Order: sequence, then C-alpha cells, then structure tokens
Amino acid sequence: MRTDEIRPKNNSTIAVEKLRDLIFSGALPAGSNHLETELAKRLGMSRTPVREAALTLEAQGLVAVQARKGVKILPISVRDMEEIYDVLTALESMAARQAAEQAYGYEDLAALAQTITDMEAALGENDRDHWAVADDNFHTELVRLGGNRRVMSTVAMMADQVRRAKAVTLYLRPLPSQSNEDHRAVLEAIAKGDPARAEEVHRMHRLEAKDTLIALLTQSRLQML
Amino acid sequence: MRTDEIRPKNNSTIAVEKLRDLIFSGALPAGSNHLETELAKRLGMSRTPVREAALTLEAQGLVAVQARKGVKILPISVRDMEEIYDVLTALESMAARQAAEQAYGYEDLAALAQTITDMEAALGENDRDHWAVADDNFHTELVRLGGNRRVMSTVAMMADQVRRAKAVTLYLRPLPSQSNEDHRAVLEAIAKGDPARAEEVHRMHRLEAKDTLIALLTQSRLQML
DNA sequence: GCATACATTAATGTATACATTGTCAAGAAT
DNA sequence: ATTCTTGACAATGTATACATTAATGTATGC
Repeated sequence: MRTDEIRPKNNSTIAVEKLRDLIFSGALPAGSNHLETELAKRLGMSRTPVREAALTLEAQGLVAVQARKGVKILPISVRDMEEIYDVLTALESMAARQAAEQAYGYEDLAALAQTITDMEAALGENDRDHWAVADDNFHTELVRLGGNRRVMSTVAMMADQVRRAKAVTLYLRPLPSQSNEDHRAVLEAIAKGDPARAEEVHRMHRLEAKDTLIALLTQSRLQML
Repeated sequence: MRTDEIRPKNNSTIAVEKLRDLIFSGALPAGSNHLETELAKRLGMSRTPVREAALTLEAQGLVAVQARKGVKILPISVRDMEEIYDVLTALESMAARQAAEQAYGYEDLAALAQTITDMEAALGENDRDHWAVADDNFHTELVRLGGNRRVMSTVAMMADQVRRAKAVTLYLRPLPSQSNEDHRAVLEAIAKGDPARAEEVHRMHRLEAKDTLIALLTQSRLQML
C-alpha cells in the first residue's frame, strides 16, 4: 500500500525510497539477503529507520525479514506473476467500468490520452524503456479515473512486485504494437460512457498480456530472481 | 496483508495482535488518538515493538501514525465501505470462478459446505454473532479455494477494515435468509465445475450485500467510527 | 489590548547499548 | 569417519537515552 501521503521526510521514509530504488535497480538482487547493519551503513543511518523501512516493504510484499538471516529480497516465480496479473485484471477492469460510469469530459481524460500518445511515440522510435514508462502511466491513470483509492494502492503494490520482472522481459518480447489499439478502445469506451465495453476490452487486453508474458517466462525458463 | 506465516512470537507481532483486538473490541474507538508511550505501557512493553506494530497496522489500513498526535484509529466512512465492497466483489468473484475451474472433489469442498451449514444453524437459532462468524469463514474459505494467495491477503485486509462496521450493522438489518440460497448456489457451481455461473452468482450476491449495507448506513446516518 | 517572538515542553524520530537466541563450527566420543 | 554435543559468536529483538521538532503558552513591545 502506497503511503505517499503527507508523510514528513524522516529517515524512515527516506530508507523506504532508497531501498526501493536499490531493489528496482538490481543493486539488491532478488533472492539475496542483507543484514540490517549492512543496509544501515549503506544508507548512512542507524538500524532503527532501516528496520522500520524493512517492515514497511515487507507489508508491501517486496521483502521478507527473517531473524538472523537479514532482509531477503523476495524472488518472483511464474506462479507469482500469474497471481498478480489475475488481481490486476480483476481490479483494473472494474476501474475501467467505473471510470466509464462517471461521465468524464475530454479535460478529465487528457492525461490518459497523453499516455497513449506517448506509447505510440515510443513505439515509433523503437524505445522500449519509454514505452514501458508510458504503459505504466496508462494503467495508473486508468485506476485513478476509476476513483477507488483502495484499488489504486493495491494495483500500485502489485505493479511494484512485477516491476523487476518486466525489466527482464521487456527486451525479450516483440514490440507490442497491438496493445495500442486496445488502449485507444478503452479510452473511447470511457469517453462514450460505455462501462460494459470499457471493462470487457480492458479485461481482454490484460488476459492477452498475461498469456504473452507467461508463455515467454515458461519458454525461456527464466528463474525470476 | 496477513503476515500470519511462521513468524516467531516476538513482542512486535504480539503487539500487532493485541492492538488488533483492542481495535476490534472497541477499546480503541475509531477516530481516537493514542500516544506510543501510553500504548506501550498498556501492552507492557517498550515503545519499539509498539511502534513497529503501528507501522504494520498502518500498512494494513487500520491506523495512521502522525507525528505528535499518536496512533490514530482510522474511522470508516460510507465511501470507504463502498470502495471495500467493490474490491471484495471483484476479487471474490474471480476466486469463485477459479475455484470452479479446479475440479475440486467433495472432500475439498467440505469446509466450505460446513460454513453454509453453520450459517443455516445460526439462522435457525436467531444467533447473529455465530452467523457473522460463519459468513466470514465462508468468504475466507472461498478465496482459499480460488488458490490465489494475493487475493487471500488482500481480501483479509479489506475484511478487517469493515469488521467494526459490520459489528454495528449486524443488529440493524433483518436476518439474511436469502443469503444462504446464494451461498449454496455458489457451492454447487464450484462442485459442478461451472466457472461462469460461480462467478456470476457470487458477484450478484456481493452486489446485493453492498446495496443493503449502504442503504442501511445512509438511512441511519451512522458516522462509522 | 493585540500581535509577535521566544521559551518551554512534550511527543516523535533516532541512535545505541544490551538481551536473546539461532547458527555454525570444533572437538570428543562411539 | 560420522554424529552428537557444547560453546562461542553474531545478528535480531528490545529497551532506553538522546535529538529534533512542532505546538502551546507566556511575556514583551507596540
């Protein structure tokens, strides 16, 4: 759960951010263990805020803290990926439906439209990294339009958990050119106020994405570390 | 996220349990603030494990920790209830579908059937408390049969958040006699391996439950503290 | 009399010392 | 040689002392 509210910048929250960066950058590889003392030295603070940050990240499903074994960066298995994609499918589809129910105007949908434009631009330049960022923004903005804060935080948590895996697979698969038609279709359904279509199109989009990714992972026998 | 794994019984986890009990029993009323020092004295331990427990509970959406204002027991608004019920509807319906896809035998479904029997028994004796427990067990067992651990933990979190509100409304509404037919229908659909029907019946069941509860809350103008 | 500035205080945030406990290794006995 | 036991060590878990900071109250000046 994202606790990105008006929390002050104490060392504990700074530790959360820094540890997240270290995890996503691969500096702390999945499956590895790290003692609290080491992490504290690395972050330039005492054990207390580091320990608190570790507990927060544990609640978010990114690490596990084990006595005398340190903080373990949780690996992600294919089974985990399936679980996460199923949750994302269910929640995002509902968000798409509820977004379409709210009679948003073009003003409100500008941000969502922008992410699609960004994806198309990135596709044109064969820029996978920017495409991934824009795709992430699309999903984030979609659930924001859905208006359910708990869906937002849950989706954000799950997206975090697969972020590292996506970085690995991003360059394995063909460029997702089909994807953009789906995105536009979802946007249009929301703009036209067609909840059933918005939900269904997005659900299909998600199911395809899941199948593609799972197939890729199973074929390449990647141990998602 | 339920961290009910093999975690050792350290004071930190004990503090989580005790604080949860205090919250659910109403000893710590919703909306109230409590200083870390007071809570520590109350639980018979130092501030450190109490503070860690507060952070865990914050990640679970039960409290908010604010500098110099202590640990705030989060109140639940009608809007919150709607959000939570929508998430539960989406995730539990998917769980019902996936449970039906797994060709469970009668052995596997015995626990689920038992919760329905319990609910019927409680209804017969007009025992709302036992009915509520059995109903809780039904939903827990359903998502367990779905097989997605992330759905399990997310549903458990959301169920926790509405637990206090349910205690309030339990004696306001009429006895849910209709409910049991729905439960049996879901069980049968899973036993027969009919995913579409399992999902749809449960979704309808959830939507009705939501409408009933929201209507009740709005009418009685309950400030869900 | 009101406003502003400063001081006091009380609570969180942090560091560190200490207690507890599991792990690992070394040695002895079978 | 292998296994069991024992002990030292090292890392977490906990308590507490200390630093920081925001809020409140008081005093002073305008």
